[in-house]
Amino acid sequence: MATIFDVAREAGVGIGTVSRVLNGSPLVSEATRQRVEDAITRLRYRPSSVARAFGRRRTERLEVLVPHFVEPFFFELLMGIEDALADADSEYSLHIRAMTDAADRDRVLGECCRKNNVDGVLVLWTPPTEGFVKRLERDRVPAVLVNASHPSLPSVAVDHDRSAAQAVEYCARIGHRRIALVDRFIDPFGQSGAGACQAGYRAAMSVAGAPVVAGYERVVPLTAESAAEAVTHLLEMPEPPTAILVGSDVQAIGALQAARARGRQVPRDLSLVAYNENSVSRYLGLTTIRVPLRVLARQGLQLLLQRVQEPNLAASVTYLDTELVVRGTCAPPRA
Amino acid sequence: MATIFDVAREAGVGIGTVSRVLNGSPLVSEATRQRVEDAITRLRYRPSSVARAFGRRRTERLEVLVPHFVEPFFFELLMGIEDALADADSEYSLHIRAMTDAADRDRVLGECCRKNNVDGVLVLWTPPTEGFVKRLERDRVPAVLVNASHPSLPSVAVDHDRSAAQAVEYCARIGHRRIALVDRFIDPFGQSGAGACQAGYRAAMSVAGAPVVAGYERVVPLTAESAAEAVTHLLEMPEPPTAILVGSDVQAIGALQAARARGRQVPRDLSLVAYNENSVSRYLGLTTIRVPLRVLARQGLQLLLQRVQEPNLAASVTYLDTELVVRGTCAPPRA
DNA sequence: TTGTAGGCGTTATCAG
DNA sequence: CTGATAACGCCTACAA
Repeated sequence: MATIFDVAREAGVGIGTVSRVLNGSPLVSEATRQRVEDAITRLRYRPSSVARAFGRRRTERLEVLVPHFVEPFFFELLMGIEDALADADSEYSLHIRAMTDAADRDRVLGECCRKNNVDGVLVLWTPPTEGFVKRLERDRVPAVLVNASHPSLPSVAVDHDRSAAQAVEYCARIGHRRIALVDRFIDPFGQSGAGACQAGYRAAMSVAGAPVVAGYERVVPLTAESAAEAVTHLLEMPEPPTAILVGSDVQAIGALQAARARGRQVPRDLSLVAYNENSVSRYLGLTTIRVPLRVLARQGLQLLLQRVQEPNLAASVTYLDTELVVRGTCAPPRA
Repeated sequence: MATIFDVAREAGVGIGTVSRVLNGSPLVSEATRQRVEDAITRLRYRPSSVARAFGRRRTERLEVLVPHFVEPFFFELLMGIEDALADADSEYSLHIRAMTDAADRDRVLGECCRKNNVDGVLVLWTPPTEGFVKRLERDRVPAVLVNASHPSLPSVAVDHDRSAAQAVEYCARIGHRRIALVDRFIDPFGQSGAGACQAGYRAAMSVAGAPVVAGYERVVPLTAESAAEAVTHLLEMPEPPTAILVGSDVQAIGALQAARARGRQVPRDLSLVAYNENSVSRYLGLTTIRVPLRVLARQGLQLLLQRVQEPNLAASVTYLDTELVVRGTCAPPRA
């Protein structure tokens, strides 16, 4: 394998010049640059990324933290990440860590950057713990959140409240007034706390002049089972909802199963709006709030790369728009 | 950050000794090892993985090549990969590249290892092209195939023929004789060639004494649409099959849609056996051939790590067993 | 605008 | 068993 020395010799210059050419420095005359580049092609030289990382005192590695429930749409996220890496044609490679539950989350956040040295961390769909944030700050490891937020960390996210509002507005427009919410906790591992879409749901209900009946808001753990149970409860109410907004795709499946189990036909007897796009929702023909997964991940990674280069940027928050995809699970309520 | 020199000074030894301790060499006396390890904890020393890679003349990076259709089960594969990395507690990080179609496959295979230096390549669900194999051999880059095969490359795979046989046997056992096959080409990007399960299907049909009716074998492109079309054709035959084995999960969805569109109820009018396990098949309650995705990926990566260390191992082929998961899409044929 | 020299933190190779 | 020392291939001053 040719090294930078070979190229320098071949081009009749010093290695410093070759290095400058390699890194696109303006401090090289056009003629010299040309000669160096010729030498590079002639020798089929390619710089060693490891030696580069070593010299730059970087690792050229990023860590990606994902909760397990992203499984149905993780591929899209990954494509977004690869998009961003390709854009920047960087040599970064990835350490991907999944978190199965709250205990595992704590373990993974605790180990993050410890064993493996990384230049930055991308946290997907998971509110970071305080200890984790502190440690990142102490160790000067830049991090970016995707679809999560923290006061001192930059993030790219969809506005869950606005998305919920989109769904409620749509249901109201086609005639529903008894609209319920089956939501997940903001923290995907959480067993309590506010729902991810709750505020938006309330606001939109109030705008639509629809009453938020007691018991219509059900914030439950992020599993199909919990959602199924919640829907069952809703359907057993004296005044059951005619439409339900479900805050995650995993829960949407549970909701469908529960409706089916109670003999309700969707959308004839019950309208459903689901969340995210994946093979299930597409196959099932769910009316859905589409989250721009690929773009979300891409922008998150771009932001991270930026901060790897300039660690002192202020924490920014970017919101991306969701889109309501109308398919077959909503219909006007029956008189 | 403490370096190996600091540790050596602290422990009163040479850096060579520290390095030996770090790498678990037996050539260190117990007493010395202890002193070094104490120094390490005292100094909170952690070796720089980049410097390690540099010194070892490795990149500690692997490239993972995936066809786009693995999307529904990619997360499982990734978990298997991470399992293997954790087992070996290696510092390897990943470059993941998706291939959307045949042209993209050629591009990706062509670029593989070129831009990014990697220690090895894991190829998932994609038969490699000859040129690709040649280049890997020339550049001495070890590669392992997962669910694909090539005479000169090691691989870990499920035996599609045996899996198909499992499905056929099951259908025959519950009384079917008119059993058809909707299969994908061995090459997921292919538009022709043999089907992945075709041989097994034929063999099992012959064992079961069931006739392979002309037109019962339909090897079609790996899309829901193609599969739907194939099923429609099958259902329009004068003697339509009573059971269909579908060679991939993507195609299974198309098959279900086609059956639904032709007014056939599954499993009352038509039995279906699908392939792979994912959220769709679980939700839909498909009777399915379960492929041990996580184990497959894990063993593939283990094999790759082995070959990174000892590049001269002979190419081996390992087969893993599939399992027939009986759920709700098969029933005895109606008299 | 260019060349030179020093440094980065390991591993590996030798003597001892 | 152990310690010294030479790579490893690049980046980055600094000097010219």
